[in-house]
Amino acid sequence: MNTIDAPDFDLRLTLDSGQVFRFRPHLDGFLVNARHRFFYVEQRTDRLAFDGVESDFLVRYFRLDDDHAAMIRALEFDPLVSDAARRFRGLRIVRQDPWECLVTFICSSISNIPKIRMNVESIAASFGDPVRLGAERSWQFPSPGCLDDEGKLRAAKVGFRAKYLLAANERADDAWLDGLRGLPIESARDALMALPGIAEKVADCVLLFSLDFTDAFPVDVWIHRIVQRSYFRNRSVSPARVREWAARRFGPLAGYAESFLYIEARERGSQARRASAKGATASG
DNA sequence: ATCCAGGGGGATT
DNA sequence: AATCCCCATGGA
Repeated sequence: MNTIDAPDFDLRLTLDSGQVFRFRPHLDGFLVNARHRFFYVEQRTDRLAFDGVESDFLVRYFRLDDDHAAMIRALEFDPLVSDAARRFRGLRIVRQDPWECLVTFICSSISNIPKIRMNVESIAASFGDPVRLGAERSWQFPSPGCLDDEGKLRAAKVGFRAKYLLAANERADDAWLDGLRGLPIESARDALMALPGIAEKVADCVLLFSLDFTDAFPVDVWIHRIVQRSYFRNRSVSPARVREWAARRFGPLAGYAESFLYIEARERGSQARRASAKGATASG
């Protein structure tokens, strides 16, 4: 098995942060699907051991060429983000395949992580070619143009999103998506939002997780909550205003700020749930 | 402005 | 075991 340097990188944290959905624990690491690739990767302190993939791909995919330490230093002006960045050091933004990311986040609207995982696995299984790594078997993610069967999409339990996936399949391809990289973020976002089933939040996820717009700041319910509470004295602010606020405050690091705030908010949420469950059985 | 499309999972009753 | 609530798009 080959290895590469991966300083300031936490594999489990990154895979588990709601950016990617096609991976599963295996041996001491993970089996990961990324478009047509199917590979094994395992963290050994400051290195990654891997099989079934090129090291160049891993560097690009996990953005190991980003200067993580410099990014964390640049966020020090914000105590909340900076504290989360210290506690969750090594959480990276991934650089996914844009088409797979687009399909995944169309599935994500008004849904949740376990269901999104089930949707994309099911789509890969019914539209994708088989792929194997040693004895392990999986399916490649289908290419643009292949998601042309509404019945099979419905069978993947995507529900009302089936028609959005059909439209994306008609109107998006690899070249068009790659072409968005060179645009100003507003233009790229507008281009994605011209597709049905894609509003601001989903567009920002595609921009951040696949098209190198590290200034994108997807506002989901967790981000919305923690930003309102921590920066707007708990006053209600629209998602659009939260997005604009983040762009001004964090600039090109907004995406990284969001990743740290997101897992901070998730952790607080699960703590709050545990506390209230405990409080219900105790005296209060 | 409100409701619903479709659906799994967790919490609550 | 049945029933709410969550999720954050678009159309009626």
